[in-house]
Amino acid sequence: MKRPTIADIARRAGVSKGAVSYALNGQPGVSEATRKRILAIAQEIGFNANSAARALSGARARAVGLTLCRPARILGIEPWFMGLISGFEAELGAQSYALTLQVVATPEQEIEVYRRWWGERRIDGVIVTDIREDDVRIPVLQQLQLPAVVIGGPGDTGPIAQIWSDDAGAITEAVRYLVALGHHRIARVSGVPDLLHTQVRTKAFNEVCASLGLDNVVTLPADYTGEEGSRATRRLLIGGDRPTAIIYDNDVMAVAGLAVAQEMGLSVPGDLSIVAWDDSPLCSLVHPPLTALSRDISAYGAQAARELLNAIDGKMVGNVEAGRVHLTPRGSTAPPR
Amino acid sequence: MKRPTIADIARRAGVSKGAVSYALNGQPGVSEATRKRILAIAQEIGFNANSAARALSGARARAVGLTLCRPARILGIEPWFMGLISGFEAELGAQSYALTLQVVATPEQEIEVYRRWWGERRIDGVIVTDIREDDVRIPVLQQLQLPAVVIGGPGDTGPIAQIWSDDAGAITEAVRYLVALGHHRIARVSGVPDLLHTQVRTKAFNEVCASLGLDNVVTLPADYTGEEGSRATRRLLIGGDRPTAIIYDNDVMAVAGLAVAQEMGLSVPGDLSIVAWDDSPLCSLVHPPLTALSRDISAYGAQAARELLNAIDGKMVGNVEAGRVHLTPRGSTAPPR
DNA sequence: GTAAGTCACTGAACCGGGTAAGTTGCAGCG
DNA sequence: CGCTGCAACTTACCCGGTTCAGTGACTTAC
Repeated sequence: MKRPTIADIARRAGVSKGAVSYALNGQPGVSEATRKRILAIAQEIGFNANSAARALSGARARAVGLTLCRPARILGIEPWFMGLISGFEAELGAQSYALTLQVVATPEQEIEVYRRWWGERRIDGVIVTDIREDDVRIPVLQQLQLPAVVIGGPGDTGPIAQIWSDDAGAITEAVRYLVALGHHRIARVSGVPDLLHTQVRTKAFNEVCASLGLDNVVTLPADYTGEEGSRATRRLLIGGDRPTAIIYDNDVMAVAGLAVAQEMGLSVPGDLSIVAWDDSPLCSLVHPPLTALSRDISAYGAQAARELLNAIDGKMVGNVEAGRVHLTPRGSTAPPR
Repeated sequence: MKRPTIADIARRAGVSKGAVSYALNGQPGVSEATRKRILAIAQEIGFNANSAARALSGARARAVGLTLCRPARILGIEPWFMGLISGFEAELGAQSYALTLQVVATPEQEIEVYRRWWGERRIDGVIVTDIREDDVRIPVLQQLQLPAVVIGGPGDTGPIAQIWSDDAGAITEAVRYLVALGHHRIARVSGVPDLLHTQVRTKAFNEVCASLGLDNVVTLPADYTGEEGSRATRRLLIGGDRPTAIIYDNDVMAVAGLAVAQEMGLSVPGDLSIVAWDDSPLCSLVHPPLTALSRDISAYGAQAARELLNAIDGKMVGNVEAGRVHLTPRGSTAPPR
């Protein structure tokens, strides 16, 4: 089935291709009457502009790219990315931008993908996640002059826009809450230590613990998977002066930690309080439901998409703080016995 | 930064655009020496063919589309889609096809997206999931002559390729296993009843239960969310002759069911055995870990992508059965007390 | 020795939109 | 009445690849 082109519309309307283009794009140069006639014909024959032709004549590809750099087994279960994606979509769909996805294994591969996408003019910009200190992707993006938005931080990304949430404030709130409940031995199972937001959280965690006079404060690094979450939890709980509360850097590890506690015959929240970072349906799914640091991930994604579209339009965007993270107390936290 | 084109390569190599095109695409028409020279130059200046120009001159868009038609809150937590996506990627990435994603709310909206994508020539084919009986999308795909692969079924999709797994065999195996353990009162919490694979499962479940002489067999419909999973589980467990085993149509509902049982003071697997459909890290995350019907979702996705690429190449593909589903027994199933 | 055939390449026409520059026709104005 | 100015178009070229119909040069065959 031959797909209609502006030439088809032009023939039926008895005008030139150029007039049709002006009419469809709301440009001046055609009368209101002609514009209406052309739009009606376009509607009738179900015209959609060939995106390749449009992209070719200097315009935009009307697509943005996102790479996912996590092993498949954790990608599936972590609600974070899907939440982010649905947030992007809400914004991109409204502007009829497409989202192009690629799963990669390493930051180097990710850079390759950016190079290829940009070279192929397949995308107009990218959304970058899992930002690290001195991230190797940043200089490449700058060199390519590829519009981008970084999620996470705040860190040094030069002229590239950043969206970040106040992780330091959030973890401070969580620790204060646990101390108010009467906890003194608080531990933390963190995400990948290289990631910038992990470092921000660790620093803030240590600071607030010090300021509240807590010692025996320990952060075990993990990698967001259930397996490492379990392992870290076991290490924390078999020690002599085991913590009475653990803060996890994601929900998956928190759920895994809960399972380990149950397996060891400890009661949650009686013997152990648990706080998860990033609230998701997962936290309300288990018994007891997990106290969590909540933020609207979808809104976060939508904001990132908005900033990226601005960057693509050449508008300078800077350092934007996303909506607040707040503590949602549920059944997994209580005063220690 | 000006991105290099074949004209740049042609100038540097002292040949015509056409020769460069032949060289880069492995077409005959240039000598080996010239080809090598051209490839070396392309490599050196980091050339990537403009995908828009390529798509415009009759060739492929080298992209396939996937729409996700689930509410955002369930999309995030269900490992199914991400597993599928990483499977697609493995295959598509190898052929340097891109994956374009769109979240939609209804099948009608999904059809609109297909129409637009196809009209814009943005994609060469689509992967269709969540297939229903007399699915409204099928005739549209046929009318558009948009290459497609349907995941799920088997059902009547006319000439459109299908990939399906033996759900009937799987649920039969699960029921036989539970009966062998000594269970007589087995219930099921199903997914959305409209979906074809739900119907296949329900039919097979009823048949095997009848053939084994079980009565009191009940299937409560739900929607894959934790909330409905909990609700259905509660309804099943507060009844007079409550089941000693429940099979859930996805992992999220199974985990929710586990939480409900724990909340009601029932021991799993002592008082209640639980079987989840679709094994995912989630199943091994909780305590006790859930017995599950496992299949390699990623491989399923890869196979679907392969079939779609075949369909795009004009090769007829038919009705393909994916790898087997097998029962993975874990701690959530045991003989009833 | 010349016709035929092959090889390696060139030139130009496409694909389908966007857009700058040129061309009407008509109203307004002095 | 003629000139300017503007709206409402048309024309023609651009984007960057692909592809097909040539075009020499050189080989082979009778």
